[in-house]
Amino acid sequence: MNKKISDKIIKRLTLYHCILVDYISKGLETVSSPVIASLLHIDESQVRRDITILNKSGKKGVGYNVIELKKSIEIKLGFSKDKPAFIVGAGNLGFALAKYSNFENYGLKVLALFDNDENKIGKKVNNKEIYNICKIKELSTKMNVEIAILTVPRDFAQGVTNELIKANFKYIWNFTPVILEVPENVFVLNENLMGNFLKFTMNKK
Amino acid sequence: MNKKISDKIIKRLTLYHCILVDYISKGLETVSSPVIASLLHIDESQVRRDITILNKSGKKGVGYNVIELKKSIEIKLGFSKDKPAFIVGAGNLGFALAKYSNFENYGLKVLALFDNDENKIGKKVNNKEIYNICKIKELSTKMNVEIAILTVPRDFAQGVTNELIKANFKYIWNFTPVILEVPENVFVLNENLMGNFLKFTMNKK
DNA sequence: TAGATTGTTAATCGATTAACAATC
DNA sequence: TAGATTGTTAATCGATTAACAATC
Repeated sequence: MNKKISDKIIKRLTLYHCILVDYISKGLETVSSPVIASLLHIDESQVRRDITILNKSGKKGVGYNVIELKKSIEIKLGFSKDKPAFIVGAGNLGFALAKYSNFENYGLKVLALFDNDENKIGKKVNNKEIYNICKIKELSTKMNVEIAILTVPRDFAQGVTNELIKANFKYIWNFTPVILEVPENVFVLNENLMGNFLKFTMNKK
Repeated sequence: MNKKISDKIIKRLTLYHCILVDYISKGLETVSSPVIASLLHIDESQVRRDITILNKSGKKGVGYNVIELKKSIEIKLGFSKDKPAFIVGAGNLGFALAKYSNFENYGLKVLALFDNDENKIGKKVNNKEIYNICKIKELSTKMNVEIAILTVPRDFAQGVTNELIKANFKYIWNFTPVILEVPENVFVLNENLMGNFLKFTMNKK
């Protein structure tokens, strides 16, 4: 089987992918590791090393074909694998993410939203219906969804998470500033926007 | 001067901080490294090691005082240092971030939004006015803002970035899926939500 | 005291970088 | 051919983990 790819490599590969999308839209045919490295302010041998895990080769003296390299990244990272998900919490952030069409390029498909606010239930955002949160187990089972994008207010975070666990969700992408308690077979990704931000303003000067 | 703190440590410290906020609200007085470690599914000696950089000590056999530890993290990471910022792009994500009150707990203060849509200009979101993008240099100078939160559509990303550079912004928190070209003295943080997400669903199973 | 937990050192592990032969 | 860039190895660097004496 495939070796695990480290988180850092995955993150960098998605950034290379952004560059490739841009180069393709500009009609360019190749790109070299020094160019990618300088755009991202990283080391050029790191770029080459990352690319080796794609089992795809470039041309010495020339660089990489942008279309092939883009496709290799998409295959390796499973962009074409459907990842159906529900957004839980139809507030501002939930709405914003529901409308964020870029997710679909990566295979993440938001099928519906959930909330407990009667005024929102039944309405649609970007063609996705907002359901009563109490329906979530029924619908996740029927629609075979095991990814939840959690955007509820902090005080509801753990309570709603408990419902998600009962509904057999396996992945919780946690946009709340709460550390969730979950059983071993459920994975939580703490998005922790401010943590990302602080590491940015703290170290640079 | 203070040694640089690695990005990973900063990120973990913010997660410890979330736990501490929770413990304090529950009226608990101490927390130990094994407890923090198990909540975050990390190694307990890593927690202790991270905490040493705060120059703050726990009690052997007991743990850490939650209030003191929380304060130490806030001091170390500069939560009380004001970080005035503008949101550039008053779309869904821009609106959501403008309403995300949690930022203020970390010292990030969104002072205004900017857009080029005449229908939005002059309106307010969460008490923050939306200005015409052409005013950004004037206002960033007057209000002494050097952080931009970039939430424009992809096709505008580089063009708007060029304006931000002219307006002397130093930090660009980039929520677009575009790799921005900037001079050396401008720092870009690629938020790259999907990159974060993929490293989550790829490796776990 | 006995049990628990810290603080810290040493060992391990993994990621980054430097360097360069191969070759387009 | 000359210049550029890849692919890869070895060296370096930094982060994580294991272990345990000190001590509350």
